[in-house]
Amino acid sequence: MQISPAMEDYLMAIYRSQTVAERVSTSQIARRLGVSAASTTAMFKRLAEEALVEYHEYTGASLTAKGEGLAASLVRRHRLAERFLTDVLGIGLDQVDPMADRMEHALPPEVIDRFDSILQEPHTCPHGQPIPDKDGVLPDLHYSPLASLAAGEEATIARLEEGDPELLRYLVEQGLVPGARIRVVEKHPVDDLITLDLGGTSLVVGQRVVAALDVGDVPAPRTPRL
Amino acid sequence: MQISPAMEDYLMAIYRSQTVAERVSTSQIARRLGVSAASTTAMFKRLAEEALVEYHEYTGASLTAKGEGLAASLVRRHRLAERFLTDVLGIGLDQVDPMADRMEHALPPEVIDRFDSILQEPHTCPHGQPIPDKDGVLPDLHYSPLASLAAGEEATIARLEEGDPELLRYLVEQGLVPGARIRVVEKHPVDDLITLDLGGTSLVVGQRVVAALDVGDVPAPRTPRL
DNA sequence: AGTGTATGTTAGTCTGGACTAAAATTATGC
DNA sequence: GCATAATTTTAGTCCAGACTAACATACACT
Ligand SMILES: [Mn+2]
Ligand SMILES: [Mn+2]
Ligand SMILES: [Mn+2]
Ligand SMILES: [Mn+2]
Repeated sequence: MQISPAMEDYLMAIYRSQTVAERVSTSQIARRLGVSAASTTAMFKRLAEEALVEYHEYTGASLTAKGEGLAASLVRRHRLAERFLTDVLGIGLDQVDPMADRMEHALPPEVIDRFDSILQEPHTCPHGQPIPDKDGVLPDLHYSPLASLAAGEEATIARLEEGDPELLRYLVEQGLVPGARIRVVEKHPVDDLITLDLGGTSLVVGQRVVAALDVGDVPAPRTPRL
Repeated sequence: MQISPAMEDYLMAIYRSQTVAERVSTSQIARRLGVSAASTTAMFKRLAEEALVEYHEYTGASLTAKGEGLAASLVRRHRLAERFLTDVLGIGLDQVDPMADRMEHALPPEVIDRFDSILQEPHTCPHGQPIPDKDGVLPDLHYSPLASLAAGEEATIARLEEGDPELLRYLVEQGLVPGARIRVVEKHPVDDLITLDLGGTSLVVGQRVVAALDVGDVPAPRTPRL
């Protein structure tokens, strides 16, 4: 059988929810895709039929080698598309995810390859998520949560959560994007607030924002090569 | 209701088959899309439901103003995508049509606008077909059939038929692409063969190829602006 | 260990978009 | 002008992918 766009979305969702070989539940995927649990059960069966996942009733599904390879290539497509949208077309970080979500199903391999080379084989999407290589191998990025920094420490924002559009818009607005240099001015004992210095301006952020950010070494931005 | 990819394909097919306000038949569209006549009848009804076409049983359908506007914007998407694939990504003329056929349904307006400006508002797709502007207005190109040239005349290839992949591959292979300069060396009285001179090399082409080519003033190629 | 709750599955339904075969209509040729 | 051919529509099916409501299972707490 052919892999449909819907199947692709489920595979990617499983891939992204699955921490090393763990089984993934119906409701997790249903939540992530905004779909009913019943629909997810049905899709788990179809995917199992195609030997893309191993599915056990009531206990969840996990990707087979075949499924994982495919999922990695899909995630690669998605993240390279995002990079292309930001770096070549200049579209905002807060807009590219839903766009890539549709485009990922329609971009032929040749186009993905060209994106990769034009962008000079990037290792992360614009949100800082790793891009699997052609063999599905993820680069290992050594990021740590913003919360782990002590007062006075300086760091570079490396990754941000991309689930919540409103949060994402806020982060972009404030300049809290990968590559931004920050310093922890003060960690408030109450409410887990943190005062940051961001290129001279000071900014107080709360738990929700703190949890959304990772810091670490971010690869130097490369200008697209055409 | 929402416009689905399938509806988009039908609208574009009608747009492209429809010569000024003519009604278009079920079988024409079915043939063009590789679909059964029955499916086309069903889709004509759905499109009529949405006021995108005016449909009269047994006599065919024609686009309404609404449908025509939408179709023009879809054709615009398709052709700009093709231009992008060839001019920016360097993909062959003989490969881009089926790629654009899938991508056209997934490219958001922002991306199309960026393509348009990067490509410097091109007036034709790489095959020489006109690109409607944002208001759906087609540029008027003054092309004529290759067959209309007399022996000795020189011209520039401006448009080629894109229906048949094999033919297209052959044309590209021979260098018979928009922009190519040709001279009619001889028109053979038998079998409608034509001997062409193409940058020094001579080439005999038959009726099928001749019919596939138009000549005329082709806009100077623009290098993508980034 | 038993029981209530959360989670997962089944059953039944819907919609879009395709198909084939049969029926209806229009076009063509004599 | 009428019989036959070609085209179009209808009727009946199928499949993917979604949904809700009802039922089944697993887990967590006493
Ligand atoms: Mn998607
Ligand atoms: Mn991303
Ligand atoms: Mn298409
Ligand atoms: Mn074209």
